[in-house]
Amino acid sequence: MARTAHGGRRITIAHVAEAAGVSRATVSRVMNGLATVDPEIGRRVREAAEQLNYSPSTVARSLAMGRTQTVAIVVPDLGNPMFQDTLRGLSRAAARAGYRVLVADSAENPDEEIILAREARRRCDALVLVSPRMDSAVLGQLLPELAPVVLVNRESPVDGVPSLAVDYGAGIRAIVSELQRLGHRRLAYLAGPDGSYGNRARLDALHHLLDAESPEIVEVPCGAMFEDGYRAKDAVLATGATAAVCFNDLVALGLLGALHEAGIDVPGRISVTGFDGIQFARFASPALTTASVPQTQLGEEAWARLWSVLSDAEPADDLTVTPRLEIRASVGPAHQVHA
Amino acid sequence: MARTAHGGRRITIAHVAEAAGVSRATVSRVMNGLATVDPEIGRRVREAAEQLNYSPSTVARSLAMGRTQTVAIVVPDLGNPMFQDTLRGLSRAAARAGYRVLVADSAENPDEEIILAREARRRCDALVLVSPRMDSAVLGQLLPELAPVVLVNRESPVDGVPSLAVDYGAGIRAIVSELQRLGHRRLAYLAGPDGSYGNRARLDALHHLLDAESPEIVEVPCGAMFEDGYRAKDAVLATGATAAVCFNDLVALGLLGALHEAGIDVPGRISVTGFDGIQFARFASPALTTASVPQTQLGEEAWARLWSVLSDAEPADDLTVTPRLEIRASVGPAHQVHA
DNA sequence: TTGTAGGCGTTATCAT
DNA sequence: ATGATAACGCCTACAA
Repeated sequence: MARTAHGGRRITIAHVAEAAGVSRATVSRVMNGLATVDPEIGRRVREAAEQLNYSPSTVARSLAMGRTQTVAIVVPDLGNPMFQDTLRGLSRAAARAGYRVLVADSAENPDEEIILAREARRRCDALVLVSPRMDSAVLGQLLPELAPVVLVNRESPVDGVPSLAVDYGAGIRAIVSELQRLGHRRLAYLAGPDGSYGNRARLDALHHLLDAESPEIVEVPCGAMFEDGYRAKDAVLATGATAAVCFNDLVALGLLGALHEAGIDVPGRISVTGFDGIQFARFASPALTTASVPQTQLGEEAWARLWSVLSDAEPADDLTVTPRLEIRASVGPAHQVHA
Repeated sequence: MARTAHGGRRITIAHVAEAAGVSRATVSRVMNGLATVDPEIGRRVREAAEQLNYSPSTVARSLAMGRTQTVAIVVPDLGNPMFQDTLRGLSRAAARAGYRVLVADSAENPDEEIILAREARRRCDALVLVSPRMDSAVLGQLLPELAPVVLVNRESPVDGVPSLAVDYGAGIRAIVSELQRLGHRRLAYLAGPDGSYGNRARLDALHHLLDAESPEIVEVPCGAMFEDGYRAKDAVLATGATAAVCFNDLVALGLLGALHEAGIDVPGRISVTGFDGIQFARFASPALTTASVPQTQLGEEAWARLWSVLSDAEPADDLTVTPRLEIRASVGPAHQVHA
């Protein structure tokens, strides 16, 4: 006989059955509101359950039913407002359907992400993967074994995997177009991390500005965090650009902070733009112009995709959201370059 | 025979056992690196497992072993940077021990929190509860049935429940003391939500400033979010205070934004302070003076508490962290009141 | 309508 | 060192 290391004895369906003088099957039916159960018996069972403070074991139930009512999400960094919004959207949408969310953060390590994704997926019924840095080929190999899975913030390199993409190019073009309208002829692009899908997409857009009137782009290596933007100040000023197009809002806020400390007027001396539309962008001083991505909505849509697979309903279409340009005080007319 | 609704047939330990020509027990031993297994057999088993791409069912394993290797965290709002930091600290610390984290957010609804906490706890081995608004009496009733549980950001109303508290009073006193030093005689306190433990603690501290030289405090009802601070601008100015002590950083950033838009100089005309020390405080313009709380560390400490219970090791002591005053550009000397 | 019993995939005890 | 086999706690097809 297996004596497992449970401390106190848990109250099981058997106890309730005995107390109510019925079989376990009947208790199960009552607890799940199934079939037609004699009202009197139902009452007795519920009473016994209440009395004993019984609650079914989700683990045993998961084993018997073959599903956990849980989905996982893997993100590079739980400290990033963007991923937080995705998580929140996912969590609330899933909760409405009685599902819970397991989180895993890879500490920005794409290799770790592979392991985490596999592991997280095995514990759950489905997976949301936010992995902007993972190599496309690797991702293509990995995805099939993770199904059901939905990819957020990038397109899937393989068929059959729902993805919620962001049209980073459109966002960048909207930003550049506005800056161009304001007379900017030379822009600094504060680049995101190497290997980032989103950074690649932004760069592609910047390199394909077909308009002959398009401003010149000077690329400044930077990163994806506050500190990266903060440290990039001198490099940005050295470019002689009249506007800084930042990889994301965090970088832009960092840059704004550094410029502010240096007493450099924004947008008088230099305009600054971000990307993502995090909550804080609006409350920066000056308020940050950005291309806003509805990450919370993406989290909700991710749930919708998973749900349609889990309930084998009509598969929802892939979605590519176009960022919305939010023009705020951090951009203004280009100042005269005194070169 | 029960025919459950599993789609494709999962590869189980039995398949591996058959393929390797051994018993399931042996496969189990090999997979868990247990006991002394004949090296040759071990090799054969691993090979078969590899071949079949076998991975053990965590659910079945949980049922057999009586633990899930998962802990839950319940927070009022996953969108709040403070709770995100706690989550991140918890998640990374737990991950190091091979545990995963299940999240639940109550959408700021304390009643919902009770249900969520119970439900989340049942799915996991332990629980972290961040519930600043729950009534103490209710909390006291609830906690015993949730054990093992650790409370974050407030003290436990009952014995035996580890808690990680924040000395909000000390933080407030440090802030007020600094403002007093700068010559402020009249402060506006932008109050947090009614019923919030942290707000109560701050108010208590404000009402017990014993120093005869202490500034006068004018309470302004506000809230806990950006928007609340943003909207409070006029009310704050109407108090005639030379400094605004905000419930938290979000409120302070909102207020800063409104003041900036209104062209009101900070700290020239009015000083502003926050609380919590969220990342963004540093990068606001002007950089926000705040009482910094190491939420990420609290998340890690929460894990440590849970772990010591789960591994019945020495129970760690309760912890009360003292916020660290971060003086930044948002405070300055009191201006002359022209009343 | 209710009960019986087998199975979900592991782990762990007890023989061998 | 390995193999049967009984739990773990629940669900469900089938019989009554």
